[in-house]
Formats: sequence, C-alpha cells, structure tokens
Amino acid sequence: MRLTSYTDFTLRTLIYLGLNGNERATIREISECYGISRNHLMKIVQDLSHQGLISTIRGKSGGMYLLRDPSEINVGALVRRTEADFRLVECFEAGPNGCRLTGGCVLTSALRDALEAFFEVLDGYTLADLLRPQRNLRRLLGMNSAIS
Amino acid sequence: MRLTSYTDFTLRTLIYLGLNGNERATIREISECYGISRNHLMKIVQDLSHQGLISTIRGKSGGMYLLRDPSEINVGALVRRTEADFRLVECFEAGPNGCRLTGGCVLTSALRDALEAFFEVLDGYTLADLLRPQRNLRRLLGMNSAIS
DNA sequence: CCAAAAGAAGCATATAATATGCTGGAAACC
DNA sequence: GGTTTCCAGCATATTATATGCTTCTTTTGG
Repeated sequence: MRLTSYTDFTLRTLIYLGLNGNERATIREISECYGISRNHLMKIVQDLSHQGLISTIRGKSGGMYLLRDPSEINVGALVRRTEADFRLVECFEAGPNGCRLTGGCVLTSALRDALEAFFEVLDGYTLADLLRPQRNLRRLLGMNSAIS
Repeated sequence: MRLTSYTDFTLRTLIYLGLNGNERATIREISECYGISRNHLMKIVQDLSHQGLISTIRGKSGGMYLLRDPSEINVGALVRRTEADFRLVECFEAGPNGCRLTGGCVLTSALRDALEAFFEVLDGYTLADLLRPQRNLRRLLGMNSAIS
C-alpha cells in the first residue's frame, strides 16, 4: 500500500515549480535540491510536458515552468494519472486464471469503494493548496526570499 | 497502489473458512482450490492462528476452522494488520535523509486523510458481509450444497 | 507402536515492479 | 561552434514480495 516514488516526485516537482514562479528551473537544479535521480526526474518532466502542465525549453538557459495556475491542477486527477496500477487485488482483472470467487464476491466492490473514497479526498486538493505555506516552503528549499 | 497478495489470500482464506462452517479445512485443500502457493498460504495461516482468528490442528485429519463469528471479523482492521507498509510517499517517515519539505508540506496530511478514508470504508465491512451470497460462493468453490 | 498426514519454522531462491544509469541525439542559446 | 539543456531508448540495479526447499513436531488411524 504505497505510491510509487514517480508519483511522489511528480508532486514535488510541481510544488517546486509552483514556488518558483515565473523563473525557469532545470532538471539538474530540482533533482539536486531534492536529492533524487536525474534520469528518473527526466521522465517525469517529459510526462508533465506531454500533459501540458509545464513548458520545457532546451538549450542554454533553458528549463521549465508551470503553464497553468496552481488552482487548476487537481491532486486527485494527477495521482490517478501517474499511478498506473490500481489492481488492489488479483481479482480486479477477471481474467481466465482469476479467482474462483469472481462474480459472486463482495470484496471487489468493497475495495473499489474504498479506493474511490481515497481519491475523493485527494480530489479536494489543488496544487494551490499544497503551496499555501509558501514562505515557509521556499525557506525549506533554500529559495531566495523574494517571490517573483 | 496495490495490496499484496498476502492480504488478498488472507481474505480469501477467511471467506473459505466462513463458507466451510464447522468442517476442518487443510492448507492443501485451500491452496489447491484457489490455485495459490502452499508455502505462502502456510505463513498466512500461521498469522491468522497467532491473531486468534482461527484454530489449527496438526496431524492426520487435522486442519483449521474459524474461531470467531464472521460478523466479529472486521475487514478494515484485518487489512490494516496484514498490510504492513503504509508509507504512501517517502516523506511519511521523516528521517534525516527525508524530503526537504518535511514540516511545511501539506501533501503528507492530505495523503494521510485519503488513506484514512480508504480504511473507513473497509471498516464498514465484516467477514459476514463478504459471505452474504453464501449459496453462490459455495457453488463457485465447488463445495457441497448442504451447509453445515 | 508405527507410518502417514498435517502444521511449524527457518532459510534460500525466483519474480516482478520500480528505480536508476548509460549512451547517443537534437534543439537552443551565446 | 561549442556548451547547455531536454529527448529517447535501452540496459542494469534494487527492492519488496512471493515461492520453494528442508527439517522438525504433533496427531491420529491402523
């Protein structure tokens, strides 16, 4: 019962960019700030770019920045996308080799409901909510105290 | 975002035993019925035994059976126990190498709330609820139509 | 009493998902 | 033109989990 670090890093990257305002941030900069793998972050950044959430610019003095207002980026929707595998139990996919109880078992629907409840909570948050303690977060990341 | 098959098998074993009434069931019997590993099931059975949910009897004509009424076995409580690792994201454990945002980040509490919502749904179910379509389930498992 | 059936326990190995690394390429800027 | 940065694909490492193996103890039926 855990999310992938892919999801974790996706959220943290968006937080970074949200705090960074209009400045461009590079993959190297973010990966070093959080102490995470540059390669891994690269794929995350590409996904965010394909989703239209950020703009990436190559070359010297390149980098990335948020394309949308933080209040328009919903956390639940984001996690649903980054977290690919929601098969809580084997029987979620009723294949030919599935559980013999498939079709009569209440457990599957109970777990689906529980998962839905999980996401409904996250649906109540946007990136803007995560950025709320802005001054404090910027300090924690060692950003300049002036907000752009 | 998935549960371990350990949790899955635990629930399925309890369903089997619930349907099996007062009869003794062996590990071999259950593992063959569901097509799962006997070794893995052995550990699950031992855990269930240690938790006091089932009684196990060694030797010829041995086996196991439920000790408690299905309505007293809560699904949420069960999953909380079998699922050991709830560290949704790295920052759940605020170690020395943790995320730099620890302490100011709203994400952690959002995820905790979401996890709580997940379990609250499961807390609403007992094993008895899972056994409700009893006749149908017994047929799916190829059990005798007479209920003990 | 003995042999077979069944669970107990510990350790070793396999599998699969995920994360990380590496190499080469292409765009943008100075 | 060279350096910086993102892009893309593939290869490897890591980790959690699941499975397998061996030996032992208990129980019962013959």
